[in-house]
Amino acid sequence: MLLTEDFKPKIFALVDCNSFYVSCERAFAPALENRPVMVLSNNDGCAVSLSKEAKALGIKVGTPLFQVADLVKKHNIQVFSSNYALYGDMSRRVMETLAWFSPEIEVYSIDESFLLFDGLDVDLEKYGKVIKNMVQQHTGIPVSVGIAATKTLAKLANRLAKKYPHYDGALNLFGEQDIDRFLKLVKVEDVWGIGRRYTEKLNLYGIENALQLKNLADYWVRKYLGGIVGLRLVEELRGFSCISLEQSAPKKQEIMCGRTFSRPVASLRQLEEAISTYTTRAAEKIRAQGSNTSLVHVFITTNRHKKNEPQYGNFAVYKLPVQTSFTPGIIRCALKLLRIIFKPGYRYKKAGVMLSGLVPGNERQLNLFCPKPSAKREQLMKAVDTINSRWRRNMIHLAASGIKPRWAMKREMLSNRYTTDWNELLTIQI
DNA sequence: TCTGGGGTCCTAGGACCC
DNA sequence: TCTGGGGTCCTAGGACCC
Repeated sequence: MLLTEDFKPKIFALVDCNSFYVSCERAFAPALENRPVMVLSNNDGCAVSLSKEAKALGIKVGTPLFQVADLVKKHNIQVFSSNYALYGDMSRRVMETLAWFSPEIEVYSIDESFLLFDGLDVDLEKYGKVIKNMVQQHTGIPVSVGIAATKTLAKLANRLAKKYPHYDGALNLFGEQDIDRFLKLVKVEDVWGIGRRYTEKLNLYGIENALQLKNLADYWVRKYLGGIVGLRLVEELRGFSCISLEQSAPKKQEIMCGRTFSRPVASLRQLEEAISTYTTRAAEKIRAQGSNTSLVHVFITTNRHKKNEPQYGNFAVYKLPVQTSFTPGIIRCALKLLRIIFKPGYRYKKAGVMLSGLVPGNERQLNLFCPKPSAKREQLMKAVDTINSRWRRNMIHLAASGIKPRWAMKREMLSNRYTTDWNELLTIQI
């Protein structure tokens, strides 16, 4: 048995926003209620959030827009580009409300949080419904609540609460005597930690639902489901908590910034602009967590979906003599790498930068043969970050990133930034 | 025409050391 | 005749998450 710390049972809740991006759009456009709505990924590429009406039409998350163009027209599906400024701010508001209900909260992703209810003397199911109603009232975002003795079971309860309307958005499995009858209702592919590959493998052996998964022998799980990872997952289904609440996010060990272009890019000049832009973002991110980078990776690739076009992709890595977070220095290095891997004559579709070997700012290893990192540069970066966060991203940026790039993200169906921009507030006509 | 972006953890195997 | 054992570090690859 894999047990953490002690035997005292814990009570986890998972609060998850329903079709989060779609719900954010609906919160400011009530006419979208009860209608099929869809929010797209970057470059208006794939569906990433669907209302239940859109799902009912057979559209799945991840489907490219062009493949469902007919459906969109026929059913007048409301389509939006992703509006991260809006979703990010709405997420913050939801999490603020959730923090009222437990001092111990883990913001797990933009639209879900785990809460710990240990020592709470209340009717858990009712408490879940109060949470649901409060978030709805404060933010206009519908959520579902799942409560159980482990994170994996809370996830599962949440899924059932979403799926079956008679639970009214909250289901408590903590203290439930016959948990097996709930496990039976959930397919293996819907269990947290079981992806496409494991589903195929499990189905092959006739394992179809969470109950069968729970009852598998440990040696089998170890052998076929990634060793200790799978075992932890199954123990969680059995009610033994193996995954604890992480209240403070650990620092990232690597930071990536890469994008597909809105249109293919052939010129080195434009790739340089893109790489400079992505490097700037990545450097901002490492400074935000107080890190310096030791390795700079750059990659470029053509469009692999175009079978009839010549394909090329490559990457290069450079180890910096002294760890740094100084944007111009990292850009210089990234551009050198780009020029090494760039081959003319291809239509590139994606490029990116990764910074890894991140170390905390105060643990920098100095190099005898390099000049000491200057305090002036650090102050400069600090000033730039402050200005950009006070006004808007890229208020100040390097000319190397280009002024009005032709490869910039396509976002043709963008809604307003209702909550973060004075010029885009909701207006109502009476 | 048109197919997202950004992460984590674990394991196996090889190189190398004493 | 007989061919060690135990450890660390690094990398690549596979799986997963939202």
